[in-house]
Amino acid sequence: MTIIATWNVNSIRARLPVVVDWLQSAKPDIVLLQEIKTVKESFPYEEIGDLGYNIALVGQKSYNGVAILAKRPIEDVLDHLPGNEGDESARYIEAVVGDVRVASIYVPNGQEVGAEQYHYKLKFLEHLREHARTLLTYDEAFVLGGDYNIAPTDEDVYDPKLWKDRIHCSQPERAAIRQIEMLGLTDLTRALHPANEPSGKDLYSWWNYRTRAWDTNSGLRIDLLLASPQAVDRLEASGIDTDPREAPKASDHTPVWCRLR
DNA sequence: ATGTCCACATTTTGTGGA
Repeated sequence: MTIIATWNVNSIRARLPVVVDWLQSAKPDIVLLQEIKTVKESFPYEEIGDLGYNIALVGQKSYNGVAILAKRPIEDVLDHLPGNEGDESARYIEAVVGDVRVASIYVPNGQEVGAEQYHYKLKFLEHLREHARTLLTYDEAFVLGGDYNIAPTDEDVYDPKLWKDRIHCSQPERAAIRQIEMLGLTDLTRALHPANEPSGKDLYSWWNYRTRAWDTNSGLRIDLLLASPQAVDRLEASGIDTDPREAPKASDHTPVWCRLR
């Protein structure tokens, strides 16, 4: 049994107490972190290592940064997204842990539709799709987890009319996610919690600090676990744990998890 | 346009990013 979670922590150092609490209570086997916002030298190796986790990370000063925490050994680490070599921002780490391959991905935010960063976001997603196509040829269980910065459908948005065609919800962004899914990857949250079932209603992973969106559950579901067929065959449970979003000094994102047999 | 939270530098406030 393997619990895999993805979580944009918005600075690992600012979030350390919340992260430590959650690791102790949820006891995930593999955690995919985004926006650790630090370099290796300042990562809290001791505090997290003491909880029994191995750590692999790609760091960056101030911005971005992704990590993999795992109770089992972390092997065959890849520190960048193939095809995206010219990009120095720390947005991708992939590795093999036991019998599953995982990636922790921080897709560019995009700022606003049409911006330079928006086109960079769509280009990143093209590279991700091509890499997913390659990974599928391995015929193995893998989970690509991360902050995709895209709400795949209107069902993933608290107010679709307000967000129509805006960043996170624009048609080209949604098409990019669909094109990755159409290769044969499954959104593990929706797989067990369809939007038309009670457990699939108001299922969000991010709430804007600026609008105090948490207070009214005005969220978006932009953190995803996209899995290969071999991983889907092992899927036992999935969900979004909102407890850490309730904590003092919370991240604006909360952990999204799955359990594979 | 606004709101809040983070890192960092030139700090005891400003700037950029989300």
